[in-house]
Amino acid sequence: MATLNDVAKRTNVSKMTVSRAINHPDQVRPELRDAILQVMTELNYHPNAAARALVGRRTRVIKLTIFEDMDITEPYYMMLLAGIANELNQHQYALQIATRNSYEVGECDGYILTGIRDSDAGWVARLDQPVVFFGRNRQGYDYVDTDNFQAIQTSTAYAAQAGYTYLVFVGIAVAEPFELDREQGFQEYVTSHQISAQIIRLTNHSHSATAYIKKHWAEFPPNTAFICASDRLAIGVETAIIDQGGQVPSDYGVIGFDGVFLNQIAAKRLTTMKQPLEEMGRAAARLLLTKIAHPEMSQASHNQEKIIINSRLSVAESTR
Amino acid sequence: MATLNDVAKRTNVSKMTVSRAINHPDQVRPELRDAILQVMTELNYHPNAAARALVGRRTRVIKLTIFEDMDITEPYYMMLLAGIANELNQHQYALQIATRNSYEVGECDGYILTGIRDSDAGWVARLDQPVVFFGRNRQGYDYVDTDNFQAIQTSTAYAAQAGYTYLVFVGIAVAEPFELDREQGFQEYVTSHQISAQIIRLTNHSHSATAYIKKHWAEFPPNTAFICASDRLAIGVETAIIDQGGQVPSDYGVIGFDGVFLNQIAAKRLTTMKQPLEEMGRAAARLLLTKIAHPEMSQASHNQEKIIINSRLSVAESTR
DNA sequence: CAATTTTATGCAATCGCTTGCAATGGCTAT
DNA sequence: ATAGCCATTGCAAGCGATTGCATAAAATTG
Repeated sequence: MATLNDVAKRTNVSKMTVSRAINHPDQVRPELRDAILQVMTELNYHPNAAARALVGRRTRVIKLTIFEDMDITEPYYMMLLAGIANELNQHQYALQIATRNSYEVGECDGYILTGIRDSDAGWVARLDQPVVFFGRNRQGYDYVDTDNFQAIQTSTAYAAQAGYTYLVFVGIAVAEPFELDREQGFQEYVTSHQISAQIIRLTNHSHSATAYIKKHWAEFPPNTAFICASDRLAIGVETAIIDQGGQVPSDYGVIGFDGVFLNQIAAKRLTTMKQPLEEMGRAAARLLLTKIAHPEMSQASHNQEKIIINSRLSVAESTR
Repeated sequence: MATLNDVAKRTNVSKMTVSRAINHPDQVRPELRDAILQVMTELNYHPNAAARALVGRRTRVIKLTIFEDMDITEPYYMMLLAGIANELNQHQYALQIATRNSYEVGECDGYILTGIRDSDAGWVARLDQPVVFFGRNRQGYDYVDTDNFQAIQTSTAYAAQAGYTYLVFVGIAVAEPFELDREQGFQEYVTSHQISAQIIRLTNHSHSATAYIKKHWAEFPPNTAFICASDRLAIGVETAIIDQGGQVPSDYGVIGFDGVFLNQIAAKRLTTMKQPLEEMGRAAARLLLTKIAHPEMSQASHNQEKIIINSRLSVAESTR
């Protein structure tokens, strides 16, 4: 592996000049700089990341920490990951994946955190680098999220206007901000519009939705719409309806949330609130890189940065 | 941040002794070593990865390279990733995600490659570190894979024994080893058992399967079983059958491949060839770490290491 | 044209850690 | 008792890059 010195000797300059040719190109005479760059490619020179990290105290590595008790195999995370990776790569940063028990392995310049529970607050507070959350948090950290409250209101309104007269919110049984916002958005809408409705809370698996809906089938008369907190739940609901002989979308409507590719493989392609996950991932990465580049900014003002990217209702075959 | 020196001063030894207490514990007097470890936790000391990497020429980072033209949001990759991450973390290695255009960002001790096409051979050959493939390859690199040939023969045999008399292989239109093995496994089975059959090749999307099956519905009499090369395709096939009024599983059988959670959300839970992706990911990680630890091994013998982990047929509601 | 600023380049120190060799002391072996 | 051998520990060098300061050359100025 070629080093700075190798390039320097071959060019008859000190390694300093070579270093500058890379990091401060304007401080080096143009023709000399070109000659140096030439030699660098000839020698297939690549700066040693470890040496740079050592002297510069920056690793050019960002860690995405997905906490273990979340299901890492959700397509949701994969899309997020794709967005983050793309944005970081553009800025010559590498992406590292970590879980709670591996967070100590290797150093980094900043963290993107997702799936964090309130009980992890202490752990987060101990992190020594800038942090951006994916999803709202109660501890005042910067975050990127979608407007869950507004999103559910939009889909609820859509269901109501489509003429469904009984609305069911199928939520996820966790007391996290994203879920509370969604429940509240639903609740306020049906209350203020005097619509008959109910709220169900389940674990986030399609089969639990299928089982529940089948068991309580009598409660759901024709003209019911199910507003679900995830595409997984929505698909489970749809399966139950079809199994019970219900007609989708004429008698029963189903709306999902997330907009991962799951919505495409439902028996009736799913109407869903589509989170722009790729874009949200990019936004999170950009915000974090900004914080790293301007540490004074986050210190001084100390006000929470919130980036809200709106979801969009994608209408398909599961609603009329 | 505490350094080796800080710990050394506090313990009244040279930093060398501290270093040894970490890396060669047996070379340090036990009581002294305990005292040092004590101080290390007191000071919340963590060895600086950059410094170690610089002097030791090992980064403790493994790169997982998923090539871009593959759909990174496949749950398939996410499960693989989970397996790799878990295994690496146990060995104090960090996992970095890279794509073709970001492979130069940051250094690493080894690569796990997946989704590589033959045309990328040149790129792979230029890598300066040990490589393990996920999936068979024609270039002689070590790899971890499932036995695709055998797997398809198993599911084909299962379909035949279940009494389906017309068998359709729904494959993916790429000339990659995994696909060719599956087609061949199918072909040989139906030929040697004199079963009427056909092979279809599609892009790996459920909707393309749905469209194709619907369009050619007349070709598929009752008692047909579809052996698919992915769960995505299988779900698309199932949707088409139901749309056409076909009965699953009594008249039509559907078998998937992969065993990602998709199989759970099909209208009829999918019978599928379940790849133990988590375990395969772990195996790939272990193999790579072994190669890193024993460079002489891979050099000297120079024979290709193949780890084959068998898939298992998981029978559910889409076959009788 | 001498004085001063600007532009280009080099020197030396340093980041935190590990490797090779030397030094110390206690203990065994003749 | 003297040589020899472990077991422990320290010293110095160096991994490959960057930062601050110094220096030389070139350009600007009154």
